[in-house]
Amino acid sequence: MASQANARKGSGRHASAPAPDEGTAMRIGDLARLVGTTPRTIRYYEEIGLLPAAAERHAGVHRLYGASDVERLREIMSLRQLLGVSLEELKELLSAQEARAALKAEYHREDLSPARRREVLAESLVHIERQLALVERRVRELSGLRDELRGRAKRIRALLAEGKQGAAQRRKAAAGGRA
Amino acid sequence: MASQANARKGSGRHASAPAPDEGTAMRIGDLARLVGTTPRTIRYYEEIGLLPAAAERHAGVHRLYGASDVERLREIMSLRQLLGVSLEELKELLSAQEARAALKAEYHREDLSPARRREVLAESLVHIERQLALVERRVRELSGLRDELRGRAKRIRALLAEGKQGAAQRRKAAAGGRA
DNA sequence: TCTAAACCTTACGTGAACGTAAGCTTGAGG
DNA sequence: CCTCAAGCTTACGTTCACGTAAGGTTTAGA
Repeated sequence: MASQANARKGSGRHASAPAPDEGTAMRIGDLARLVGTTPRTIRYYEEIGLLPAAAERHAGVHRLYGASDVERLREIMSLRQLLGVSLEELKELLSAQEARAALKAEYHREDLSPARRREVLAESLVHIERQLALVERRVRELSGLRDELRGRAKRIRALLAEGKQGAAQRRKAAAGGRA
Repeated sequence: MASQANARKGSGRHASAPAPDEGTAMRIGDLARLVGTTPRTIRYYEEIGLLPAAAERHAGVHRLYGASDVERLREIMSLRQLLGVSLEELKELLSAQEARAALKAEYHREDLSPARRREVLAESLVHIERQLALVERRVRELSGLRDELRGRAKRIRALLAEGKQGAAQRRKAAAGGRA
């Protein structure tokens, strides 16, 4: 019922196209398999606004995705895993990127004042740098942890090497080493 | 950080001492404030076996913690945040460390065969290296992300700089730059 | 045209990681 | 010794991030 005025199946263009014009159109199951998740998760992300909800999709019609959606979803899952943030925080972080995508389109139009163009770029830069700061902090912290662990490993290896060639009493000299 | 053989407290020794001999004994609320969490969380961690449950504590008696507990809890929260693992996974990861702590005690006894000593050390090394591998992978992934973001920022800054000194048409020449 | 797999919506269920409330007990300080 | 803030146990509540099931619809393909 209600098949609407959508009879234009001639070539491409069904409801809910993946993007203005992106080659490969896949369904939710394919996308899920591709990025290693489930349809439910993808729908959930859409539901909470983490993934954009193809505007022109009538109730019941299958969702369609393109290459950019794959990329986006991959990025989401990667960021989530790496930064360990909640989906809500991630959404905020990426709203930046969404805006950037929109602005990117705007940016590439020929009729755009240089001033506006600069505005768009500047805003993008702010967003990226915010993400960057987050990531860099994280890298620093993790590097610290890594170095600590390396130190411990090194100390143990030293003890092992020392023990190997006799000198069991030598240990007292090198006291303080935490096992 | 080992406080070594401290002067025995005059009349210390209530149930649930923080450790065989650790100076500062604090209650759960203090510990919570110190590491930035809540008593409930600490009890929960104990409940699921992530924090050791002072063996000799009779029902109803207040929990007491020492410096090593602070350290332990800090490490837990840090690892959890940095590695983004579940408490269950973390528990496994740390069971290693727990064992190490136990073995450390054993290790420092004078009467211990060099062979056994080497065993203890080797096992410790395995555990540490497992953690290390995890952390290093994480660092690599995050570094990749960081570099990607840096690249994007750089490109945008280049566009901004270019736009700044006139030449609005120059853009066409440097086409392909993703906003 | 017909079929069956994949998808749709809606809604309730679940595990992890705590939050919160109630009623009672402990223990540090006056 | 008394008090009362802080703790204790028990138990139900909550948020997040999906899982799962039911019942109907869409759509690729024979």
